[in-house]
Amino acid sequence: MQISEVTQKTNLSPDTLRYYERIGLIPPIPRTESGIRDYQESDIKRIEFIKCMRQAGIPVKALDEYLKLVMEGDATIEARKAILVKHRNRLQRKMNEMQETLALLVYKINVYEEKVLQAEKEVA
Amino acid sequence: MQISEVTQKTNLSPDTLRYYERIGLIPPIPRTESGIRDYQESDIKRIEFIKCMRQAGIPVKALDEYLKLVMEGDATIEARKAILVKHRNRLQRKMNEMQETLALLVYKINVYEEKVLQAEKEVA
DNA sequence: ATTTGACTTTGAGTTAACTCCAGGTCTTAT
DNA sequence: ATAAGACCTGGAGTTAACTCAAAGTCAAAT
Repeated sequence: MQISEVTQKTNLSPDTLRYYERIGLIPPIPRTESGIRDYQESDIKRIEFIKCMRQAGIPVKALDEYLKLVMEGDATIEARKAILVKHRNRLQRKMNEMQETLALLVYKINVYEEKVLQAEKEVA
Repeated sequence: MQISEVTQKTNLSPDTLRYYERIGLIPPIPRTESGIRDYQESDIKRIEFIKCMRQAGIPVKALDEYLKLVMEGDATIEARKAILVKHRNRLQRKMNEMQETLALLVYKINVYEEKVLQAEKEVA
């Protein structure tokens, strides 16, 4: 399948897809005779994984490390697991921080709500 | 209080503090005769607020907008509230995404866990 | 009296992760 | 047969948010 179909399926721009390939995050995609990329389902899966991790803020570099280990086979299982655990912990911490910020936002919005009600009362 | 004390209290670097002031996120801090910044408690509060929001990924630009409205007084309450609501929603959505990613990470880590156990079994 | 260390300014440099551009090729519809 | 539209490459440009460096001032300790 061509790059345009992949952009549809993944919502990543062609530029981003080519960028990921350039930096080695995606393996070199096979080409047709005329040099056009022909993506496989397995590539889509990998891209979906990358997209999911990227949305959560996991850096490209970490994904690159991880995916290179995946390609090296079973000997790297422990190392891979360690990477995932590290980022799971980070993500968990980040979410805790965000939860606090969210609570503060909710609180502040409430305060404004009350202020607006108060102002309306005074006008009435 | 001097900048070094503020860096201690907030864990932000002096460069970051000066940067925030330069771009107007923090009001111009009054100086001593010899030109040294003298922060007040109210500045600390504002900095803590900024830090909290930044940690959750809310862009500097949005904070700048918001804090400028705060300085304009009560007429801007609705607009301020709108900004907070917008970012509360974004934050909530982002956290939902991250929750999914977290679940995937946890799942994958489990798979690795089992693989390791399996390998140990085979060796034994 | 001079050295140390914290502070100042201005402007430039860095990093991550894209994103865009110019110039070229290939396939397909008119 | 040619023009449109999708694709290609290599390299440059962009954006956010810092971060650093150079050159200078000032107060306090030796």
